[in-house]
Amino acid sequence: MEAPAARVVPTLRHRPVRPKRGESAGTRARLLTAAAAVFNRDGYHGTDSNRLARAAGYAPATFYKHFPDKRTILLAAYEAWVTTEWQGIGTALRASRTPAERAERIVALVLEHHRRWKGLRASLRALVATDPVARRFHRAQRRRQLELLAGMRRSPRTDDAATAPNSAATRRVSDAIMLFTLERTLDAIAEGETDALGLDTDIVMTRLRAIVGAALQP
Amino acid sequence: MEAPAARVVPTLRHRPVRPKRGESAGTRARLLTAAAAVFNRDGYHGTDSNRLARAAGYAPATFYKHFPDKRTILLAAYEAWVTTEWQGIGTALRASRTPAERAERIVALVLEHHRRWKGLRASLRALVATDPVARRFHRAQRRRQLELLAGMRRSPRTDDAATAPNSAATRRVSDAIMLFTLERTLDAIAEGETDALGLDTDIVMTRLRAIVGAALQP
Amino acid sequence: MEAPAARVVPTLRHRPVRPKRGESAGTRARLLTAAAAVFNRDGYHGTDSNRLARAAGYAPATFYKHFPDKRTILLAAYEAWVTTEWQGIGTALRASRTPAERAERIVALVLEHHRRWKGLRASLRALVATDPVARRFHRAQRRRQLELLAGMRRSPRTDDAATAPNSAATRRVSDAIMLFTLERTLDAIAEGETDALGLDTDIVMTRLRAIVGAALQP
Amino acid sequence: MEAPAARVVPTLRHRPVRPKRGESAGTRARLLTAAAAVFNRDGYHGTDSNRLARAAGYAPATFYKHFPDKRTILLAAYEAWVTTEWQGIGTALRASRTPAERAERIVALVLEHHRRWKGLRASLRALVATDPVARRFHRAQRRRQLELLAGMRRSPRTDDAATAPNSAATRRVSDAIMLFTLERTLDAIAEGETDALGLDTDIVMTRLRAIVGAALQP
DNA sequence: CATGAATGAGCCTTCATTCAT
DNA sequence: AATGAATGAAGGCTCATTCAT
Repeated sequence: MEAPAARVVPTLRHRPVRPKRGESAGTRARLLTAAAAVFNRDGYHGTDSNRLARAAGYAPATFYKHFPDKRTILLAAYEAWVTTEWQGIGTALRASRTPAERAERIVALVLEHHRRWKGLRASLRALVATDPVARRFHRAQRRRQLELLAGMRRSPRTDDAATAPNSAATRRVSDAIMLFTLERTLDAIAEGETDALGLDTDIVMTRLRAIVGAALQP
Repeated sequence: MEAPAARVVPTLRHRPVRPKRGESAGTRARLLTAAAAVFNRDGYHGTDSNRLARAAGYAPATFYKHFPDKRTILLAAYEAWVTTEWQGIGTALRASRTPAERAERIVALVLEHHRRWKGLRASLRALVATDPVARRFHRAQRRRQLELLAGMRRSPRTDDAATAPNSAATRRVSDAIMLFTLERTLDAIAEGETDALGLDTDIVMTRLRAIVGAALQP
Repeated sequence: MEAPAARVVPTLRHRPVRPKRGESAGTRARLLTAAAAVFNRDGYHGTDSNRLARAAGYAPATFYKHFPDKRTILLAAYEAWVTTEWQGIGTALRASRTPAERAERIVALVLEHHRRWKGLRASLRALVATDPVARRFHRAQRRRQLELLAGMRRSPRTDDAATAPNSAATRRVSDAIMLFTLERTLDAIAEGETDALGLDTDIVMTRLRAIVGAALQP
Repeated sequence: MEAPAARVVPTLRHRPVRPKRGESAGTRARLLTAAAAVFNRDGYHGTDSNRLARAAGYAPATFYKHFPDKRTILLAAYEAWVTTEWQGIGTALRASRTPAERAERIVALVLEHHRRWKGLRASLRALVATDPVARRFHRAQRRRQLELLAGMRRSPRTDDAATAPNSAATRRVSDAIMLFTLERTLDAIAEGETDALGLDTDIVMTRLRAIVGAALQP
C-alpha cells in the first residue's frame, strides 16, 4: 500500500536555501506540505501563518505570496488529501477481484489515511463547523466523492447492471449516508473514540466492510 | 412549543449541584442560557467571554465567577442539550406503541433538535475537533447515549429479549455506528448539506427511520 | 493669553496607577491627551496604536476600549483642538474693542496655536488627504467655523449691519476663502515655510491681519 | 486634449539628466508615468512600490534600479506636474492680452490641472505633512513659482514697472499669500470641499480671478 | 455577589527593500 | 538591464482573563 503522505508531502525534507528562479511552484508545494504536517500536529487554531511559513523554511511574508490566508492553505491541504485518498482507492479497486476484497481494501486504506491525518481532518472539521467558505468547499469534495462512487459501480468489471431496482435518487441517498457513516466511524476509530467507548475494533471494521460492500454492489 | 433554551438550563446539573443561597444559581443559569443562544448564533470562535457575559446582562468578571473558562460553558450548554434531547426521546418512546412509530418519532424529534441548535452543535464539533478536554467530555456523553439506547431495548414494553442472537459486543458496535450515522446525517440535513448534494430529504428521512427502527429491535 | 495646550492636554502628567472605578472618562481623556502629544511629535504615520496607549500609561488593548481605531483618536484630538481654538477666539473677541484689535488678537492667537500643534495639524492634513472619513470630518469642522464667523459679525457690538451690500452667498465665499488663506498661511509660518521662502514674517502677519480685519467688517 | 501623463514624463528632468544609452531612460519614464497614474488613483499610502513597478510592466526590483525609494518617485512625479502646470501658464500668458484675460485663463487652467490630478496632489500633501525631505522639495517648487510669478510681471508686455509702490519684500509676501490662497482654494474645489460647504463655485471662481488678476498687476 | 477597568500575549497581514541569476 | 523570489520588521487589532472595589 502506498503511503499517502508520500503524495501529500512529496518534499518534506528540504534545507532553507535561497531558492533559484522558477522555484515558485516548489515553494508553494513546500508550504503546503509543511502546513499539512503542522495542522495535523497542532490543529488549525493551534498554529498561525507565521509558524506555517517558518515550518517550511520561509519568512512570514512568503506565505502570503502563495496563499491569501490561513484558511485557504488548509483547504488546499485537504483537497490534496482527498485526491490522494481517492487515487489510492482507485488503485485498490483495480487490484482486487471480488466485491468483498474491494470493500476490505477500501476500508483498510481509508482507515489508514484517516489515522495518519487525523489532526488534519480534525482541523478541517473545526473549520467547516464555523466557516461558510470551508463548508462550501467541503460539500464540493463530497459531491466529487458521490460521483466517483457512482462511477465505481459502472466500472468495466461490474457493468451488467441491467436492471436498476433502486431509483437513482434512492441510490444517491444510500451512497451519501454510507459515506457519512464511513467517514464518521473511521474518524471515531482514528481518534480513539471507539476504544474509549469500549467497542471492539475488529467488529467495527467488519461492519464497515459490510456496509461498504453493500454500497459497491451494482 | 417551549423555548428549548428554557429547558437547557434547568437540566444542567450533571452531578446534582446544590443551588447556592441567594441568586448564584440563577446567575449561572442565566449565563448558560445566554451562552447557548449566543454560541448557536455566532459560533464558538465567533464570540468571546465578555460578550457571553453581557448577553446575560452581567459584567465580564461575573462570567469567571461561575465558569472557569469559555470552553467549560460550552460543554455545560452541550450537556444540557444532550439531556434535553434524551428526555424528549424518553417521552416519545413512552407515547408510542410500535417500533416503527418509535423510530419515526425519534428521528423527527432529533432532527428538529439538531435544526434548532445547529450552531451550538457546530460549535461543539469545532471544539471537539481540537480540544482534548472537549473530546473526553463528548465521549462521556456518547457513552451515556449508548447506555440509554441499550436500556430502551430492555424497557418494560419489550423486555422479552429471551434469545440474544447477537453478542452484546456486536450489539454495542451496531448501536454506536447507528448513532454515528444518525448524528452525522441529521447534522447534514440541519445544515443544508443534503440539499447541497441534491439529496431528497424525504428519502433520507425514510432511510434514517429504517436504520433507527432496526436498532430498536430487541 | 491662555495656553491652548492646557485645555487639550489637561492631565498630561499622570502616573500609571491601577485606576479606580469610574475612571473611564479619565482614561479616555488621558489617552486623548497623550495621543495629541505623540501625533504632534511623531506624526500620524510615525506612531502606532500600541505606542499611543503606552504613552498614556496603558496597555495596547486599553486603547481599543476607548477608541475604535487610530484614525478616530486623531479626529477626536483634532476636534478638541478646533474647539480650543475657537474658544480662545471667543475670549479674544470679547476682550477687544476695535476691529483692528480683534484681527490682531485673532491672528496672533491662531498662529500660536498652529505653531504649538503643527505636528498634529500636519497629521490631520496627511489623513485628510487620503481618508474619506477624515475628509468628511474635516469639512464638518470647517462648516462650524463658517457659522461661527458669520455669528461674529452679528455679535452685539457690531449689530448695526443695516445694509447688506453683499449677498449672503458672496459673503460665505469670502469667509471660506479667508479661512483657507489664513489656515494655509499660518501653517506655512508655523512650519517655517515662509522663512524658507525668504518672506518677512512681520509683513506676512500684517497682511493677514488686514485680511482678517476685512472679513470681520459687518 | 493630450493626456497630462504624457507630459509629465518628458519634462521630468530637474537638472537635465542625459538619457543613458539603451532603454534605461525609457524605463524610467514608463515607471514615472505609471506611478503618477497609480498615485492619482490609489494615493501614496494606497499603493506600494511593487504595484508601481507592475503597473509600468516591470518587476519590483526594476523599480529600485531607477528610483531609490517610493518617496522619490512621488516627488519626481510631482515635479513633472509642476513643470507642466507652469508651461501651460506660460502658454496661456502668451496667448492673452489683458490682465483680466490672463487671470481667467490661469485660474481655469490650474483648476483643470488640479481636478485631473487631485489624487496625486493629495498624495503629495500627505507626504509633505510628514516627511522633511518632501517638505524641502515642496518648498523648492514654491520658490520656483514665486520666481516665475515675479518674472511674469517683468515680462516684455508689462515691463514699464517704473514706479514700484510696494517694496520687493511686500510684493513677494503678496505673491506667496496669493499662491497659498489659489492652491488651497483650487484644491478645495477639486475635491468637492467647496460644494460640501455649500459654496457657489461660480462666485468662488470669480473671486479667485480677481485675486490672481490683482497679483498680475505690475 | 457583582463589576468596571485593564491587560499581555499574540495573530494576521503588509511593505519597502534586496539578492542571485 | 531586468527579474523572480524572498524577507525582517512592524502594525493594527482581539481575546481570555484578572484585580481592586
